Amino acid sequence: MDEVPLVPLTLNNIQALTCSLPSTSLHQPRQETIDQIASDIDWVSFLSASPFIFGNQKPSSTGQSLTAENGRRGELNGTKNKGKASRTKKVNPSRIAFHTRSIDDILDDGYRWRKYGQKAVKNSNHPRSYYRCTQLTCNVKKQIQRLSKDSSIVVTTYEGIHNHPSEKLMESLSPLLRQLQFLSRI
DNA sequence: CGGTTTTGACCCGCGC
DNA sequence: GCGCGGGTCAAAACCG
Repeated sequence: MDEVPLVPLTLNNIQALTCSLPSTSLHQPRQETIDQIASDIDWVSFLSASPFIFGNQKPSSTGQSLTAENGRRGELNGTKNKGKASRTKKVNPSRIAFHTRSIDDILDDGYRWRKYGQKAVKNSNHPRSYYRCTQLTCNVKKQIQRLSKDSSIVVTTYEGIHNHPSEKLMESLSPLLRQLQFLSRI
């Protein structure tokens, strides 16, 4: 995690961030999620401009250094193909990182994540964890790492945009939906 | 028993 | 070409 521009957090930022971050513009996050994130976040840093339009973002350099898997000439010849298997194409992911002051490494953003790796990072006592959204069709990833200087701060980096609503959102909405369906029948 | 985490191996890009 | 650092895979372990 190198130097990224930091944006002081304001109410406007929080609103825009939480609306665009875990959910797409179609799916508003739960209010309590917004509140929780808003109370936790200290700083927001933008590694890539789109689709998050705030001032102060870096001109395209930092964001696209992360093109992990392009340029693989496929051919799984034979057997062993570990570490870099057949994950198809990559579409210039948007990345967003923010700092939260929290005891928990993972903040509840309403989505379900599966951890797929952990690495020790150089010049840091704390490992970096790699998570992927459990939804099969959705290849959003996030990285979580504590700051080496201040281990009370967690840096969360999202990459990509969810193409589905959060399960928790749907959970919390489903009683309401059922009620609506019931009422509409009357 | 199915889903998740752990963890060592592997792959790849980059700098020297 | 080589070594290093970072990202990912996948088998095994773990857990509810």
